[in-house]
Amino acid sequence: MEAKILLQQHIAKTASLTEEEFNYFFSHFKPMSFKKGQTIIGAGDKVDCEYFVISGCLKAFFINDEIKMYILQFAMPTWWTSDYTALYNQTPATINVDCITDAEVLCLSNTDREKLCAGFHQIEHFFRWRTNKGYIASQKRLLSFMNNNVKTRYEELLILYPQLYNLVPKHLIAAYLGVSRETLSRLHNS
Amino acid sequence: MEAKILLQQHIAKTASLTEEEFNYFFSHFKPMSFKKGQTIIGAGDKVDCEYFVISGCLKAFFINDEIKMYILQFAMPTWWTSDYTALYNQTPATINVDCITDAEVLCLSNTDREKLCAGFHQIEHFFRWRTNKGYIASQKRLLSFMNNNVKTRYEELLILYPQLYNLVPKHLIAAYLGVSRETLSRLHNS
DNA sequence: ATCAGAATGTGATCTACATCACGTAACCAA
DNA sequence: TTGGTTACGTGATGTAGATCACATTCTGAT
Repeated sequence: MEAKILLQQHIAKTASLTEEEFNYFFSHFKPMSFKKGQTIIGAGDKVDCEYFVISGCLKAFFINDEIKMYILQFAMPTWWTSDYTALYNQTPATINVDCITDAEVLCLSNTDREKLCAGFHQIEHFFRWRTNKGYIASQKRLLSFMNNNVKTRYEELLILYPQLYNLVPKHLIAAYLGVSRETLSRLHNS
Repeated sequence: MEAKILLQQHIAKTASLTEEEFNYFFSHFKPMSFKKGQTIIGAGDKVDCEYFVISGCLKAFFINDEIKMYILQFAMPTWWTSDYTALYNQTPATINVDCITDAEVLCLSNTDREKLCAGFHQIEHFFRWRTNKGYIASQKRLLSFMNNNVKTRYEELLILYPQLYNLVPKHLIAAYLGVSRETLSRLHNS
């Protein structure tokens, strides 16, 4: 099974689990399929799970005043996503997650993650490492926001995710960069 | 000893260690004192440690083109700071850390942290939780950057750290907000 | 094949904030 | 006390990017 192997390879980079331990770990993940445009987490929802992407592309985004959208993350295969603030604090979602393309994900509940972390030191190690990577990436993006103009951030993005340019509409790239779609469009020519 | 109790209370919120375990944990921290203005990590340095603040106030910042400074974090008592990118990837520092006031810190090496995490599940749990908190805060700040104007970000900052207003010079607050000191000054009146 | 609604491009104008320039006040060290 | 550095305020002007407006192309559903 494709999904199982993808997850196994993903965690093997950081944690060593026996075949048996991994099977137990994997048994807590629920496979789910979504169509392009479907909502996985909507603002106001109770958030119980985080999602490991097997195929397709998701976006995690915030909507301001029902008007402006800011994308926090594009989630591609082997990426994790959720509204972590809502998930950890057990508060209603303020972040939305939906599907840019058809997508398959593995869903892991907060309760199960904590149970697995408590039961297996190596799993706790994996999740520490994963969150650490996310923290470092988030700091880097914050710095880029403060330090760079839109053009530079755009070029950084294309280097970081070359696939994205043809995969997602430009106005979503603009929403990730925190810029209007018009300004992004004008960057092409200049 | 003040520092020991502060650290003990700090980690007790998340992890349960026996007295003996905690003593062993604590034995890996090296107490250090710094004077106002002293540099703890300078750009280009090899970074071996992270720092737990006991007293005083540090800043972690990036300098662009030897001109502009952007503050990633003010570190107050019970906060942790370092250049985590450099620390985890064993690359030269790009972030500086120095002292806004006289400060006492506890220094923990990367090697010792990893040793302690590997040896004690509860310690690994603590560091996962801590990084998770940092990640959530960093995401929140990124969103605020994209979504809010300077005035709103300034008001958020004053709510988050009320002490800061009288503790640190205004141009450092401007550097945290990613705004010129002139603009920050003008916000007072409007 | 057709039509409606997205997605994209592009001009004209507006605005928040940066930058430059200068003055004054506060804080030190000799 | 004095002189030098740092902090802070404030006016004048410049500019990146937002917003508004409209045209064009693409796409997907019937």
